Amino acid sequence: MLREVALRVTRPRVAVLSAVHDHPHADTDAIIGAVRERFGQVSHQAVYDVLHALTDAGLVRRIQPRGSVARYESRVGDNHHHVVCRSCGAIADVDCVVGTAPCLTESDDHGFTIDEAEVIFWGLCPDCST
Amino acid sequence: MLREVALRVTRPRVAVLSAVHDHPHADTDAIIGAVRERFGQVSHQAVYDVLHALTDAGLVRRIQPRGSVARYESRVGDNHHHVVCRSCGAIADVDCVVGTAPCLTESDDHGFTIDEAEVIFWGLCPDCST
DNA sequence: GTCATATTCTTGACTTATTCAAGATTGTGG
DNA sequence: CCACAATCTTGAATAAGTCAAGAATATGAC
Repeated sequence: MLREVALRVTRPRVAVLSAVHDHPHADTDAIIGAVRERFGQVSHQAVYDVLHALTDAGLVRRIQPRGSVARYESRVGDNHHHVVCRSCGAIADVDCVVGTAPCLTESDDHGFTIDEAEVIFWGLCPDCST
Repeated sequence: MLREVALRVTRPRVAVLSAVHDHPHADTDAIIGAVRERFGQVSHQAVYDVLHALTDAGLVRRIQPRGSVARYESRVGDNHHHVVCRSCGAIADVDCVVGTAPCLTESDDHGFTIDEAEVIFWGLCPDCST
């Protein structure tokens, strides 16, 4: 996957990429932890750099609901959306609205050239709603 | 407006509320600046506290596109959405999808109780797209 | 109008997430 | 196998926001 996007294959990159695959919606700190557990010492700066590189390359996607730090997921290219729990912050994927015109077309674009519609649903997860 | 939501009327609160009204989508720093310009010295902590209180009371709405710091607007209650410029960060309101079912109903809610759908459109503003 | 009190504000230190920068290391094409 | 650009390490710095203690003040009761 790294070679496909012309990125050099290094231990930190393999480590971060697999950590993101194994822990969807994990934040940077959790990723650093997972990386070190399985691949030994890697600097936090390297993780930040790698996450940026992977995001720019389109191998991972960065999400950041308000009130949360940056989180990453490896499911890319399908423009799926997210449900976030107001109480505990849990995040789940939502397949909705893909290709459904109403959500991707706004009424007045103010002259903006729009290329993405990001949807975040807010509510309570099953555990917190009891 | 403050009394309606049972908040005491203080100089910092009036100052922040009017600053948010006058500068839609401004970040905390800009609000602090606007507040001090028109109402004299107010501590940054007071501005943070007031913004929290106003947000909790529903008098202002907090938005935070990824990569941006917290921003506030006084247009509340209509669940409108936003277009954000990838290049310069400019934000504009979008009236779309209000009450339009497709956007507020996801395909599989994973058991979540959903009460809000937040939509952010990404693209380039008129100035940056040239 | 005055007073008591809970709320709110000020001050200043602190935390956390993230970035910057310089030099050492390393993956890759030739 | 080599050279070099890309990447990583180390360590310091920044920015946004929070915590905490004491001072000030808006409000309801008298």
